[in-house]
Amino acid sequence: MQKKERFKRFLDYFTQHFPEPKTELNFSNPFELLVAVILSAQCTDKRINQITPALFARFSEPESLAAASVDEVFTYIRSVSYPNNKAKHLVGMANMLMDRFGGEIPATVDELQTLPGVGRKTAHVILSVVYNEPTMAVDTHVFRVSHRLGLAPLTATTPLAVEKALMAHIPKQYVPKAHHWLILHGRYVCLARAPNCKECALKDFCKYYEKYPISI
DNA sequence: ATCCCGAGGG
DNA sequence: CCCTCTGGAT
Repeated sequence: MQKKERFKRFLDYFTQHFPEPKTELNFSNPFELLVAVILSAQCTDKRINQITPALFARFSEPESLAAASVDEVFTYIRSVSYPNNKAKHLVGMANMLMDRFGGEIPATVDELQTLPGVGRKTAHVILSVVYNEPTMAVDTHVFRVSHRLGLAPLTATTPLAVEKALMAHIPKQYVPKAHHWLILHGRYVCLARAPNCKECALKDFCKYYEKYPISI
């Protein structure tokens, strides 16, 4: 199947069945989303949602987080991955928001990436979710599912290469939704270790299913 | 043993 | 390019 047809099948299916996808991270403003996405590295969204209520109650704005000690922030996030690094990043991020951005969340990739703990993936999530900009954040789910469905070539061995492959074929107005669709598919159907191919509506053109047709 | 919406540093 | 950070679920 041609690559153009693969993208059409993917977009048609999810437009039909999941017309309004959104992140599963709980947040009520851009600052909270930024904190949640920084915390979500190598960690499930469910776990992040378990610890953010208390965290957001204590640090509801960049001001309070910037004034906090790394040790105190650590006590709120000790159960997520890399709590030491993330506590340090969160306090540093809040301080830079206050010092250089007037306490507001910047709206460009370059500015976002200057924040401690914010790389290309996190910056793109903020731009996509908060500002509805056509940026494709490539995380572990997007990376894996794109390869399995043949939306990105196997030669695309880095997140940036996968991002470019996706951006070349997804209409701009679909990019923010396509990001969530790839994540939802990876999280609930196209699992890393034991994909639920029986339930998958896209397996007829999936390269992974073609190679491992007896997988669960 | 492997995976989860990665980032920073060498 | 590599390595490290690191807890909880499966």
